[in-house]
Amino acid sequence: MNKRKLTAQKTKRKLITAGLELIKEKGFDAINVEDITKKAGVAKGTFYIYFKRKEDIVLDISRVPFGEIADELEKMEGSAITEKLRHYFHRFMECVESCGINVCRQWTKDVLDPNNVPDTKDGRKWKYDFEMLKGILENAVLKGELKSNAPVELLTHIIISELYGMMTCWCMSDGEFEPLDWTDRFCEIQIQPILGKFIKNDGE
Amino acid sequence: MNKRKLTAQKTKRKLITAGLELIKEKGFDAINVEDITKKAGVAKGTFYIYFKRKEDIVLDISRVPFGEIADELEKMEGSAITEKLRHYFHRFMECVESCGINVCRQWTKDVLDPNNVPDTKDGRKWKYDFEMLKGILENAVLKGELKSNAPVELLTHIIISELYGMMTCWCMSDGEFEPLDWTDRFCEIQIQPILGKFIKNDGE
DNA sequence: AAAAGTCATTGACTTATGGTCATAAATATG
DNA sequence: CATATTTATGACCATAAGTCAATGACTTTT
Repeated sequence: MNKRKLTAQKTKRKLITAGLELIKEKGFDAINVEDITKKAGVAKGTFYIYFKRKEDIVLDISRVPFGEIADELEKMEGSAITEKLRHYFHRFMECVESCGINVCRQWTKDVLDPNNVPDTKDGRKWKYDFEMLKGILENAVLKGELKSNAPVELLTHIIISELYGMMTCWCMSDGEFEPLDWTDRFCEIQIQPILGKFIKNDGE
Repeated sequence: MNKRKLTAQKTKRKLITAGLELIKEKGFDAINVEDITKKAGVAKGTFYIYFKRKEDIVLDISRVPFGEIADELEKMEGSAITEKLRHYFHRFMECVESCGINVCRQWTKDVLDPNNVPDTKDGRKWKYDFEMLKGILENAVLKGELKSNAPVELLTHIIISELYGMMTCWCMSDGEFEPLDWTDRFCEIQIQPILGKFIKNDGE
């Protein structure tokens, strides 16, 4: 890799780091693009080389922690479906916590914004989460863990709704509860009952 | 009531109506305050007599449909807890649908916005929904419908998360599914299993 | 019924900031 | 070393949110 690309990469990273810190501390709306560039030690215009809109930086900020989850799940190939889901919930909320409430708030807003770039793997948006989870459930059906009449689409919807809802509620409650505590109790009450009647017990 | 207050009320209603139509059609970010006032036939400054910020009109827009749910639930005093929840889910999503995707998007954004007025009954925000639902569950415990060891707070969280998550997902999916179809199936799969082990069967 | 007072309304103005772009600096290429 | 390419700059522009002194319609007081 040549020097140019390297400095470019470095600049982008500086912006993301500065942005993360500022948003975490003050909230997305309370800072402007120049605040970010100043903190990163570059000129305002530089921001727009790396991000099309002010909002776009949030996706990149969140990509770092959230991006790892999918990889981890792939490595759990052998585990039971309930274990996978537990892991997914747990890690998702761990990322939520590490990003902090202000980043999550803005991230949710971005995800809802129709002007955003179309759903992509990179965007870490609705569709991608949905497809990944659906894949996990479908796989469980194929492997015979779940009954073949399990309504995979519906279950995916329910679980994703729960996940996003948990994050939204955490943001709304202004961080009133510990995300991770709740997650474990959520899983306990939710996963088993919801999947319950679709889990194969014996050689049925 | 004197003529002055009457025209004032009328003006506000004109703004809300104009705002609803415009946001429904074009989305909140795509219109500006002057678009609303022009459509309502008043001057721009008038908007700020009735709303402190551009965003504030969305709360008033959504207050109309959503406000009715609480009243309806009070009238269901005698019904079973599962019936009440089913009604709540159903009506909530009915309101979501009638408000339209653009209003819901912005409403969710507003609810997440830390600059918003503190949670109030009028605000129709997190806390209010939470307390209402919690009340319903607590009542069910008192009446002996639910076991006394039912984790009311946690169950409330789960259900609210699900509700808000469902709306968020609908917005994210760009209205891909019929909210009401899904709601019924959600209820079917969710309410019974989640509450299941806390519902008293007999004279236990 | 005239004067004084109240309050909704107005729209020109201020201000803030997201985003653009011509220019310059740094680096690569031959 | 000359030319080409990429990255960085910051003055500038456009837009729109939000303010406010002035207005006049309506109400109350004397």
